[in-house]
Amino acid sequence: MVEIELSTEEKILKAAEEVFMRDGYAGSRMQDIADVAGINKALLHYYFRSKDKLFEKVFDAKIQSFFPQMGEKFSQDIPFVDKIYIFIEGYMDLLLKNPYLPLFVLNTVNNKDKSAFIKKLPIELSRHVAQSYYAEFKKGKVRELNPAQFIMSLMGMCIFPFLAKPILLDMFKADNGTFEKLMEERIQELKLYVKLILTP
Amino acid sequence: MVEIELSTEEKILKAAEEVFMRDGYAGSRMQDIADVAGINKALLHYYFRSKDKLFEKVFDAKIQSFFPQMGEKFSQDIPFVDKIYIFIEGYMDLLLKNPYLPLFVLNTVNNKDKSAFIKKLPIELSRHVAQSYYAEFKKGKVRELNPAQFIMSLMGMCIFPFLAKPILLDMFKADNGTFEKLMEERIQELKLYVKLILTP
DNA sequence: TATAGGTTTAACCAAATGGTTAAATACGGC
DNA sequence: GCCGTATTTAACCATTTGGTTAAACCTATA
Repeated sequence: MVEIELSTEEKILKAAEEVFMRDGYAGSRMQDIADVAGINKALLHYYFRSKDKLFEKVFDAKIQSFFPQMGEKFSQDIPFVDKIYIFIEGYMDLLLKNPYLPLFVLNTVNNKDKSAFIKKLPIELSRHVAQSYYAEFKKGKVRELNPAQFIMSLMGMCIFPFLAKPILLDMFKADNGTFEKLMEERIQELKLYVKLILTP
Repeated sequence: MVEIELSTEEKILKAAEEVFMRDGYAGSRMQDIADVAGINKALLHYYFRSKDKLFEKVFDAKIQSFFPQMGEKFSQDIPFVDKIYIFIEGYMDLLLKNPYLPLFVLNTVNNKDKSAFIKKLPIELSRHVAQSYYAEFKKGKVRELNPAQFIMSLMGMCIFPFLAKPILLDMFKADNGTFEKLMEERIQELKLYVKLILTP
């Protein structure tokens, strides 16, 4: 493992991500971020002007690193069920690498001062899914259902365990390793559920 | 509509609930709560000593008003699928009356200073579900699956739209009324999914 | 090596925030 | 009506917090 010295700007973004994810916007302190980054607090303002601006940069970076990877997978010409399988696998893998992202995004979107951030989310993804569904439904390959409801269910099933992680760790007296194993198993279980729901 | 004058203590709890739910613990201000309650800020400390104590009282009250209603329904002697139907109906109805509760609870449980609050949650409910499932599985009445995974899925499907409500309102250009109708429809859709998943 | 420009720091500041206090007010029992 | 107790208030306090500033410190380059 080679230690590469990050630039000050990168150190700040990395630290800010860690602190904002853990403590939320209101709960985060600029001094905390500076401490985690190992730099002087004034540098935060030198590079990013304000807490708000820094938060937005962190949010944008996280969104960019997360969602684009999902979109492209959906344009392939394969059966709808297989697209959903690929979605589940890809999404769960991304979540395993970013377990705190769901709460972070949902909090931002529910924050009265940050509702404009909703526009940064890739809502067109769900339209792709719906289109994809109808094309296949016309051919009688999938059961009749409301695709909007289906997408909500799919996302809820994927995301929920990550939101409730502290509860689950307590319930199962589990550690991070056990949790990850549970999520790996979950991929197969969700694929089964989806098959049962979609098969006409 | 008769206007009943609440006691100061009740006014505080009502206001605190509103503000904590909307702004989260760290984002809430004691002065805000006092303003919403229409009283002097010192009264918050007179009745509840500190922000932490007030928050805990609000949390306890919310939990008490929410979960006990779910538990009792599960002890009846009816088929497992029907128990789940009742759960979905009851849970979704409660969520419609408390749309911000899920984010509130999940944030509390993920808050580094409030992890002890996990113990206040009724984790035994999920054990009831699991027991109930196995009793029925032995009789060959339900498909083989992991009940823990199933419960996570069920809760995720119910809760997710409420967490993502601002996103959905934006996506569908909808208002609160439309959202409620969508959730009423959702009850039927989820019952269908559950039937498809559980039927052997 | 002098110097100009970007970078880093300690010290500082004003506003906000949770919490306290002492005085004022309301109120029930005599 | 008087008095003791509980309630309410305005003013206050110490600390925390986001943000600023002026000086120190590189570092490249002419």
